[in-house]
Order: sequence, then structure tokens, then C-alpha cells
Amino acid sequence: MVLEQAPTLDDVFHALADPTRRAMLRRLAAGERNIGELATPFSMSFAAASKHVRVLEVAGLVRRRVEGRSHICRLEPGPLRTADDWLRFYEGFWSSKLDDLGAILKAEDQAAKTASKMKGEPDHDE
Amino acid sequence: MVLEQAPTLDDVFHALADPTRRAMLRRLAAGERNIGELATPFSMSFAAASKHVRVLEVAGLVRRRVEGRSHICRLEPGPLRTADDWLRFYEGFWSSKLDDLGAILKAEDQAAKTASKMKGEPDHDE
DNA sequence: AAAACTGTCAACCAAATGGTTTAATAATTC
DNA sequence: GAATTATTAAACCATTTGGTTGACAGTTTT
Repeated sequence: MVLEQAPTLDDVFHALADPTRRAMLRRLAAGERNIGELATPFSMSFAAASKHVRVLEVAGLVRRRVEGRSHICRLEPGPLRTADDWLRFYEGFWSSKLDDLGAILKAEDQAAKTASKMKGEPDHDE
Repeated sequence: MVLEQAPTLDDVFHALADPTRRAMLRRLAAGERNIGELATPFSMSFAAASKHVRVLEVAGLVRRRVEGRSHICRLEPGPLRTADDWLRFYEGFWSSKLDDLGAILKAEDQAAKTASKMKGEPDHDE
């Protein structure tokens, strides 16, 4: 796989939305593993595991090198960082726990509405 | 919706794996919105937007209160924090960028293999 | 060269996803 | 009470998902 295109946030979050794949990443955090080693902990066919690894590769979370008959996978942490960056945008929200989030939202709402009257609500996902 | 069950990481990451839903969260970060307001930025039927909001609710990322005929949504940041916690497990990997990750993985691999001879590789996802 | 090992591919399947459209429900306004 | 507004529900559709099985292709062992 020659990673035809940069992985998107869609790809990354989708890859993470499956417990099998998350578990595979955890194992890869402990060191390189080939497909067989990644497959064995799960009651699942070899082919199924291979597909999961493919999803991780598409998300840019895993890189593979072929060595003899073994396909060796390595964790590629970059996209996890990207995902984390996206999440941390909200850090302010979850860290201001009980100290009424409601008031914050209302205040920011007013600010947003006032602002949007002048410049039309810029959105800034991705 | 009376959130029958605690949202899982699966739910959360799945909810985040769609650009429409991520954009909705961004809007909600600026303040409460009803379904209609959440729907309008997208060229998409009302019903479709409603379904997206449902997915966000299931993931625990949004809470709704009904006020008259309007369903008002509020950002619920807790699960984002949970997702972030999961990701930060890997923080060490992405922060040690160029300074050969390879060596780190090999070292940790050796450690893991040695350890597993004695205690059989504890896994700790979720 | 035959057997075993590691992995992919193709075909298939059931279930879920993301969207549509056309009702139906519930609150508000005329 | 009839029309309008805000939203869900239900039926449908195409595509994707996560899984299976069986055949195939390299690589290593015997």
C-alpha cells in the first residue's frame, strides 16, 4: 500500500471506532507485530484481521513492511496526534466542569450572534 | 432520549467520524442550537440532520431539552474528554517524533516479549 | 518438488449507515 | 379551528461494514 492520499479525520476516527482496531493499536504500541500476531488474540479469521489492518493503514495509523512471508506492522502515531488536536479544541469545555457550563455557553452564544450579524459566522472545522 | 446506557468509545469515535457531525459540534461550541439551526448550514434534508443529532446524543456528546416545539441541543463535552484520554495514551509516541521511534519500539518490544514470558501480555484497552 | 506457513483476493452475507421522501405529531399563530 | 412551524417516524434505497469461506500466491522448510 503506497498511501495514495493523506488520511482524513474521517478515516482516523472511523478506524478508532472499532474495539478490535483499538486493541491492535495497543498491541502495536508494545512493538512491531505481523498480521498473524495481530490476529491471534481475536476469535476471528485471518482475513478479517487483515481487513482491519488495512483500515488502520488507510487511516495512516499503521505502516507495513514485507519481510519474507511476514508482513510486519508498525504503529504510526501521527494521525493520533491530529485527532487529539481536533479534540483539544474542546478542552476548555470539559475542564470547566461544574462551574456552570451553561453560563459560558450563553455568553459565547451572545458573542457569536453579535459577531455573525457583522461577518456571517465563519466555520472552522478541519 | 433518556440515555439508556453509558456511551462507549465506539459510539464516540463513530459519532466523530463524520464531517457533518463534527461541524455540528463546532457550532454547538458557540452556544445552544435547535435542530433547525443545526441543519441549515448543510444541503441536506431536515430529517437527515435530525438523524445526525441522534447519533451525537447516543454518543453522549449532545443533550437535548424540548422547549415548546423547539428541540434545543447543548454540547456535552464529557465523552470528548474520554476520547482524548484514550488518545493521550499515545502521546509519548507522537511527541518523540524523529528521534528514532524505531529504537523505542524495538526496546519496548524486547521488554514486552520478556515480560510476556512470565505473565502473558496483559492487554488494557478500554 | 512437496508441504507448511503467511497473507491476500474474490465472492458472498447480514446488518448498519447516510441519505431520500412522504406522512404523522405537537406547539404556535392567525 | 385552520394554517404554519419544528421535529420525528416510517419506508425505502444504495453503499459500506464486519464477518465468513475457499482459492490463490509467495516464502520457507523438509
